[in-house]
Amino acid sequence: MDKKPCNSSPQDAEVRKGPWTMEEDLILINYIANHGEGVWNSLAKSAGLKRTGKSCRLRWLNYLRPDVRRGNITPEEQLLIMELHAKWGNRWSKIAKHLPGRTDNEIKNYWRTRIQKHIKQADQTISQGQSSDGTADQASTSQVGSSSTTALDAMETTYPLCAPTASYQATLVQPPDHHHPTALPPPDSNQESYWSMEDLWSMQLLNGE
DNA sequence: AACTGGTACAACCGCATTACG
DNA sequence: CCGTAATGCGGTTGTACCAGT
Repeated sequence: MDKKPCNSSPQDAEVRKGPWTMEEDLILINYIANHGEGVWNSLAKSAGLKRTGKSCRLRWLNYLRPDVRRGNITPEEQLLIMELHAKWGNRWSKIAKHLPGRTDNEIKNYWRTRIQKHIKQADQTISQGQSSDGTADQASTSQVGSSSTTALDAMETTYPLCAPTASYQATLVQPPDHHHPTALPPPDSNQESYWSMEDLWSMQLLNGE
């Protein structure tokens, strides 16, 4: 399972992976604050990060950027996501462009963990209703295929957008923000990657650009 | 009080596309 | 025009936390 080193140069054999530490975050924030975004590979090297440019880019775009809004997707955003997804399918980055401050990764995760669950439930409801003549499969199949409109339609049938079921609404209106970095208490020493963005940015400012 | 299952999120991987020499 | 490198995108996986038993 060894991945081939895509940015292969024998010397960067030691490339860090896994969760980012506060220190790495600070370095990246600091560097971009001073030099701006650039070629990510060289940025990673210049900043002294033992990360791939790809990893740096992802971390910056999905987490460190100052304009990233995190947690608490509002019902309005939820509706928008569903509308746009019905229109464009899994074009997460395209959808994200219409939700300022939201990242494609966040929207994708949100869709998969919360909305898709309800689609499945809707599918099950339908297949139960239609007994077993095989048509029930079409919703899920078509979702994987060209577009997810059918599945969404099914979902809207079972969970109408304007009148969500109580449990569905609860999910939407009160997204659990447990263990969300921005909502976390001060980090303990073991969890150095859990710092709020406010902390990081104020530290960055203190470090003095 | 301990264990198990489910949920949510962050990060990685591979592929496709675009830009550049 | 071709080859290579960089970037962007979508899918998937790993991990932490919470709730229920």
